[in-house]
Amino acid sequence: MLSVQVKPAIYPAPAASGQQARNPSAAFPHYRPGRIDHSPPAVPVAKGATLLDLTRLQSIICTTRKVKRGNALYRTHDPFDSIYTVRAGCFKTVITHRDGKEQVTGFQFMGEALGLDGLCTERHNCDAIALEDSEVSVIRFALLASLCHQVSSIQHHFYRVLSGEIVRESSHMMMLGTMSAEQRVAAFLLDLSVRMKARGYSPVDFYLRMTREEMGNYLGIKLETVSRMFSKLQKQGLVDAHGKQIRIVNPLGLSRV
Amino acid sequence: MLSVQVKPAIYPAPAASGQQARNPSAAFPHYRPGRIDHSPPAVPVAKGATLLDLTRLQSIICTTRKVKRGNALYRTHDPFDSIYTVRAGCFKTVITHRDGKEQVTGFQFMGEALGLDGLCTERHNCDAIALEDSEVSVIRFALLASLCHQVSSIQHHFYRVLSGEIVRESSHMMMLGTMSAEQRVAAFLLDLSVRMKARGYSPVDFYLRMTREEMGNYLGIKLETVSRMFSKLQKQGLVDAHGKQIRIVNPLGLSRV
DNA sequence: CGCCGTTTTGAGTCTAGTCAAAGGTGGTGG
DNA sequence: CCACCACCTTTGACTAGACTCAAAACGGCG
Repeated sequence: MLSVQVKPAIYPAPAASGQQARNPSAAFPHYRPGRIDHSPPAVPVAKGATLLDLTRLQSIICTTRKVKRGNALYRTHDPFDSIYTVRAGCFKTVITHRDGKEQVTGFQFMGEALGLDGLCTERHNCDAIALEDSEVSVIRFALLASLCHQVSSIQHHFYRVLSGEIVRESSHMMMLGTMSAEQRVAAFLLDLSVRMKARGYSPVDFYLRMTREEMGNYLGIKLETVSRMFSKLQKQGLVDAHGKQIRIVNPLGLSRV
Repeated sequence: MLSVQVKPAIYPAPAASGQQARNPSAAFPHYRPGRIDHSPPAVPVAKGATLLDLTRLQSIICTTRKVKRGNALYRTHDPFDSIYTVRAGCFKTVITHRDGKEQVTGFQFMGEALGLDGLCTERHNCDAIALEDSEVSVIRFALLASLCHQVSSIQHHFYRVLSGEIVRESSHMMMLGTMSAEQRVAAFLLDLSVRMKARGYSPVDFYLRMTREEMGNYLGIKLETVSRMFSKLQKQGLVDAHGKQIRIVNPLGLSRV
């Protein structure tokens, strides 16, 4: 399978300062089917894509956009015309209920897609906020669609990206619907671990980009509860947390919480 | 916009016996963008689709399949080769965690799509169980894909169906993450109300196809809690529930819970 | 008519939420 | 470089809402 290497498989110590190493070769949304997949640190571009396909692919993502920490890549009701992949930094997506309540629906790291929700109504359906100074590839949807039409392998890859989003959300619903607070935090850390590993970072030692409040909102619990659960997992010797710096001491134990 | 009428806009009393009136013209998954949409009782087939397109569309969904109550249309890990739309009856989709916990991720009524989760890994990712004797249109994915390739309006409609699924799941996550038990039940009834209306049934008077347990599982609460919330809403004069027969007395009040 | 699965209701328990206060951390400007 | 400020995090005490267990009532079906 043709694929683009995302990172060398060495583990740079996560820069506590906030700025991650960039990698200009993350060309297309990484296809990540739920939390089961332990994919290698490579981004499958499209099964059977030829070099020509790749050249075309590059041509439609020539633009990038920088988003400062706390700023929005797009907001709810913005007209939809592009999808994005994270090149550097990370984002959260938030939907807002009319009564003002907010729900964080996901966190997106390097190589992951943003904006797929907008396709449905031609307007974006959530806010995408940068959690640190970030950069995205901008993929104009009209161009992507025409490329999909020309190259069936890319078409199918795009279907999979969309479907993968559906599967990922199902798994999030499962968490919100059935797990205790402790299990949610444990599952969250393990999910991050898998994603860090897939990006060539250490799966046991990473720096959280989001606050306890954002985490809690994503997990459907309050920030104080998140904090208590971190303390609890720490007492059990499963993780070692100093603020946002996380070390997973016992992954197996964590998965059995 | 070319569209196919689903039902006459009269309200047949829901058959408490279990068998709904069938309608052979529900040809393609109904595109339902979240819970905001109060769409008319018509199924948009594809913006700008021509009559020729429709003929082609009919040709790929010639097969139907009947599923008896309690039986599965497909199960997790079944190989994916088709998507489905509900012609009659209704379904629930359930994902199962390795520890045996289950989460109902959705209920599907006439005109709604099933199986989109399978695209991602070529295997289905949940169980689809009939809640009553039901019938689906079987759409072989390979054929749909080739049709999408030939007819761009159908292609774009399919993108919207996929994206709509993502948006709907986001809204479900919001419910699971932020609402009280009472609000969940109220929101659930209002969602059903909108969907019933879109199908030409009464939006205030309908028969639930699922048990309290299935509802509770979907809503992330226990069956006893569902029952208590029904009693509470009834005391407030917002709904009138006799077992599975529901009458929404005060929709506005219900939306303000 | 009786059985089985479903629903309702009650009483007691426990998890997570709320409110409050103290302790950290990082970023900014002097 | 340090001090200050704003924001984030931790912890405690108390409360509220949902869960558990239990039993009775209901409803559909053979």
